Amino acid sequence: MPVDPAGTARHSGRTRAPGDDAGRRPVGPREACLSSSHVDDHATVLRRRPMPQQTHDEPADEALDLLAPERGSAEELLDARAHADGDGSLDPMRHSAAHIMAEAVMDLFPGTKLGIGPAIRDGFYYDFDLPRPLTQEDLPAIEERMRASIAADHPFVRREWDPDEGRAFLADQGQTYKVEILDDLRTAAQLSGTPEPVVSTYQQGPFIDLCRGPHVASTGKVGPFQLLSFSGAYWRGREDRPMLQRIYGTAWNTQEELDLYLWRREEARKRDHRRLGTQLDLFSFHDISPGSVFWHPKGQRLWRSLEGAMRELQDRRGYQEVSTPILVSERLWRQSGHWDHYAENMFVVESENQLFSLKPMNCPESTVIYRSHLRSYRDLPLRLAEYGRLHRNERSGTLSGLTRVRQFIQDDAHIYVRPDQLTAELEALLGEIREAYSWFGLVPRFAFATRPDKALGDPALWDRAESIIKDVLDRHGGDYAIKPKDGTFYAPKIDIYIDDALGREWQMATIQVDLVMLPERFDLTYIDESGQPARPMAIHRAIYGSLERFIGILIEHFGGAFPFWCAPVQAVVVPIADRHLEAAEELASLLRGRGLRVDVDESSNRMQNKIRVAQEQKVPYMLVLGDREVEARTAAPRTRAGEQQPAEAWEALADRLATEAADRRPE
RNA sequence: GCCCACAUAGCUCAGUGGCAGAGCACUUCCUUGGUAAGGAAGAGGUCUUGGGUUCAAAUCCCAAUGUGGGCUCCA
Repeated sequence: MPVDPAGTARHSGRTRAPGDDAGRRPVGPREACLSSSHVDDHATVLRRRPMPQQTHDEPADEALDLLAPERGSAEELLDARAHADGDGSLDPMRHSAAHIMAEAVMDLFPGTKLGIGPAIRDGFYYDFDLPRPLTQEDLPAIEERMRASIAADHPFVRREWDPDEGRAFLADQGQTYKVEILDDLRTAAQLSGTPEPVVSTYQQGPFIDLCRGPHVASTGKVGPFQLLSFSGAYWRGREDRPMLQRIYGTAWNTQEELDLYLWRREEARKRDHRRLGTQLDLFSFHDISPGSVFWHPKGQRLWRSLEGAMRELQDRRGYQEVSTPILVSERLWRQSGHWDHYAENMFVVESENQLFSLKPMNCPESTVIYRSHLRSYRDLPLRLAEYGRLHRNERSGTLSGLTRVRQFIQDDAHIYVRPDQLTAELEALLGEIREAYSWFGLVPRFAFATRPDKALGDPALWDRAESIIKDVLDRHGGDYAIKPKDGTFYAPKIDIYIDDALGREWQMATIQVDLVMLPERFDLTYIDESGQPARPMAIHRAIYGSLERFIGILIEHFGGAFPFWCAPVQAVVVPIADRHLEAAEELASLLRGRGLRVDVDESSNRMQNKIRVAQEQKVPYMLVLGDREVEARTAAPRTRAGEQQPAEAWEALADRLATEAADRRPE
């Protein structure tokens, strides 16, 4: 059933171990299974930056920067990350910065009520209930007031309160949110039978805030900081609670670290897939279909190479590809449970008094094919792959580029297995994932999510499946994290994460071992060796996940400089003069005949300009043809890294490039 | 969905109430070249849409649509 095997599952966005459960979302029928889950997307924090003004005096720098073979700068970004705060040691300082920001805001906006103000990755935030909406001009004023507090070097003074006195104090200050926090803490303590919590405040200068601590010794210990942005944020993240205003800031030990961080943000902004998608002419978005991608010819080429590679892998691994309808009767969705639990995310269509929905997932229809025959134990494993076009009615405010769309295609598959085949199938799957990711130089990390409290099905079945998964992961080699109780209510699962070139963690695929949903709800059976009907297990898996999202991640990972094998344009033939055009076309056809994606620059521009354009488009090879080359039937390759290679005979070049493409190496 | 911001030429953006702008791209002409921008001319916009204020609106106000930053990293 209705699983989101990788699908549009959102990346966690935080560079933390997958096992870190701080960002864990509640597990339940809606969240884990049916919903595409509205997980926050913190990675975009990296690129929250207003567009700089582009003046006509300085396009050169920016342009040249973009043209660089960006994987070099990706390495630098990784280095930059190595210097960043990875262990949370900056947290007290950043949390102190949040307090200083709150002090400044209270000073500038009397009557402000405070929400919470934690340290976060790379910085801090604080939520405020303010008398008026913030404007862009407020941030510098707040910063200035913060600097004054830092210059004054007020000590942070901790005070512990009797709980009732503390509460009275906060109530007296009108800090209703703080009172709520305190009350909740006390209630929780009572319920769990633990002692009353210690109520502590920290004071710096005139400002007192309920806080557990710790803090740095004094305001002067706060390092270089900058306020970054502000936005709305529901109190406690709940839509039925007031909308507060959140200000984000960043703080570091040294000016160099702050500068490095700001530079990283800027680099991330340059790699933003939406920006590169336009620059490289890969895709566009239009308000006639919000949340759905218009793939341009080059984007579609990229798409087809990824899809082709996966099809080749799947063919080799014994998958069979199917294709099922997009428009499907409500009857199927009622049986699958979508109609009850997922309706708000489905696009419903009425025709001749019947209701249909655009499919949000492929799984229910996969079972229709499974059930089209009486299946024998000899038929299993049955691996049904489908590149189905899915629609999910995501809330308008959550749409974002390629990473959060309403229409997408997954490299989806449902594998029906006998219980005794589970081990071998999972092993094969882990291998497939490693192989596919190696095409991009990505190294998958696995996390094992186990049975949640509200699990369906026979606990013994769960135990067996979990022990099989654990065993497979143990033998597979390499570390994996365990996320206790983070499985879906019908399936334990393996989540796959990668780190991209900017050090951002993304959740990619999910392998779910469906014990009960598809098999039970659709009453799937096979006839076992003794002639009796038996229940198969269904593995839901996607390796890329949503192709849209995967391509978005690839664009940012490679900064648009895709590996040769999947680059939309693998080579541009650059004739030096018009008289070389004919030979250029001839060479291009030769290469195209070998399955390579090759363009000819037929413009009347000078060769330098043609090379510049090809560089801008991050084309792996430029093949220069002048008098010498035409005469000798050779071409002089230049790589996008700027390397000029010796002229090479056409046939030899075609052989070399075709081999290189077939190798699917990540560079 | 909610909060805030933004929406001007294909792209990136200037333009704060009085004739619609720039660079790149595009078209044409000149240039026929050796590894990151040769030169000139031209064309191109109902300033997202709908209302309103005003003698006058790209500009101010309201709304819609779209886009962007966010919306439990828990005192």
